[in-house]
Amino acid sequence: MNAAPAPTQDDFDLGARLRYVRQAAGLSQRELAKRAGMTNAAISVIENNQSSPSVASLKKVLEVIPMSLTEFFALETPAEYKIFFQADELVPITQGAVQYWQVGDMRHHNLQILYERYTPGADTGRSMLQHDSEEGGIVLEGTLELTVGDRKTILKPGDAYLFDSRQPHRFRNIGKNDCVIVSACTPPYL
Amino acid sequence: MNAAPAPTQDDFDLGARLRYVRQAAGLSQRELAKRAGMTNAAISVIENNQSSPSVASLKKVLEVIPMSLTEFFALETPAEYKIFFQADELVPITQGAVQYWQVGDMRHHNLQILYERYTPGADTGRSMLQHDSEEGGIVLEGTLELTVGDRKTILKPGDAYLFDSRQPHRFRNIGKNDCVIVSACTPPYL
DNA sequence: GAAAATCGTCAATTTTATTTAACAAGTTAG
DNA sequence: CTAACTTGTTAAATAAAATTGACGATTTTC
Repeated sequence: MNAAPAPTQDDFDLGARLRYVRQAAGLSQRELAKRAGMTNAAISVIENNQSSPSVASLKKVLEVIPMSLTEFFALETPAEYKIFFQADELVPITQGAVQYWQVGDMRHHNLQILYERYTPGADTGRSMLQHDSEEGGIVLEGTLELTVGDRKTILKPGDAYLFDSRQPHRFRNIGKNDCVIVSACTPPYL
Repeated sequence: MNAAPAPTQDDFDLGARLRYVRQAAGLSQRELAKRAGMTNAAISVIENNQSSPSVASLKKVLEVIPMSLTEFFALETPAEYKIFFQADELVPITQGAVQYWQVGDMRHHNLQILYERYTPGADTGRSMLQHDSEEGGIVLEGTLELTVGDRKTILKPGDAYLFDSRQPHRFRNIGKNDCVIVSACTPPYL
């Protein structure tokens, strides 16, 4: 759960990705090549990562799909979606005195799972949070003061919460030790 | 103002874009090449579009910046922002019986300028529009019935409107000819 | 100011991507 | 079941990208 390397996110498999979009378009290597003004062999070796296409070639190919380079590189094929995450793969999000680690990235999910660590005194702030979501969580360690709307309570390990995030809310660690929470939010916030 | 080609948006100048990110990183062609394990000459010809780098090469280069392929292709350099638009460069947006043409793309602007054409009877619909914007416009041709909240009026060429889009609203061409409007909206809607 | 760097570009060579052409495996037609 | 067609892959030939090494122009250093 340490500083994860900035998710470079570009360790993708270009060949697999091209094969994916080609098949999604319902084209054979030959058909795609023909329409792109190339040859099937080129498509084959590219898809098997036996050669790296020039951007110009890739562009020609994608114009047939059709898909822009921008889309292509922004794409994630289903096979590339991560399902399992090691502790050091959680994405750290620092916000004031509170440290969050997010499971996965929110571009493809509507459910945000966070591991949250509040140092003693850490506070989401006097100006209460408010966003268009629904959120809940369970306290694992420490003592949390949670304010939602005009209600306030103290939560200890094992305690939990669930509320409509449109209500103004505030999290505060009032204990002497770190406070740890696992929470969920949909749609994602932050 | 006819069917503009689907904004492929990938007619960018790869060379210029690379030069831009390189200079933004404060690197010379040689320095960049050295760190990327390539040669300055390659960088030079790429930046001048005298060759199209393989994706593998481009990736090596971008890793030095550092920038992901995804970011690179999603990027728009300041020099690429369009300021002037010819009629056929407006982006057509068809929505029901109403045809809109948008000036520029909204990814980099908070102001949306639309040329709107309502065929006789065209109507944004009984279920009123509502969004978090502020909008206004001027009628150029035809007869427009505009409903905003509980107020309704008829606008003729030269007439105009301006209101908070959070109020439910509805546009309707009640004339015998096309109704043409130029409007603005911020932040963008559609 | 001149010497020494550093800059970006270009021509010739090497390396790599792409084409051409052939192959084996799998499908469809008859 | 064969014949005619796909499919994707591979080896050799060709086209293009990347390296090497050199050039003139600009900036830095003294």
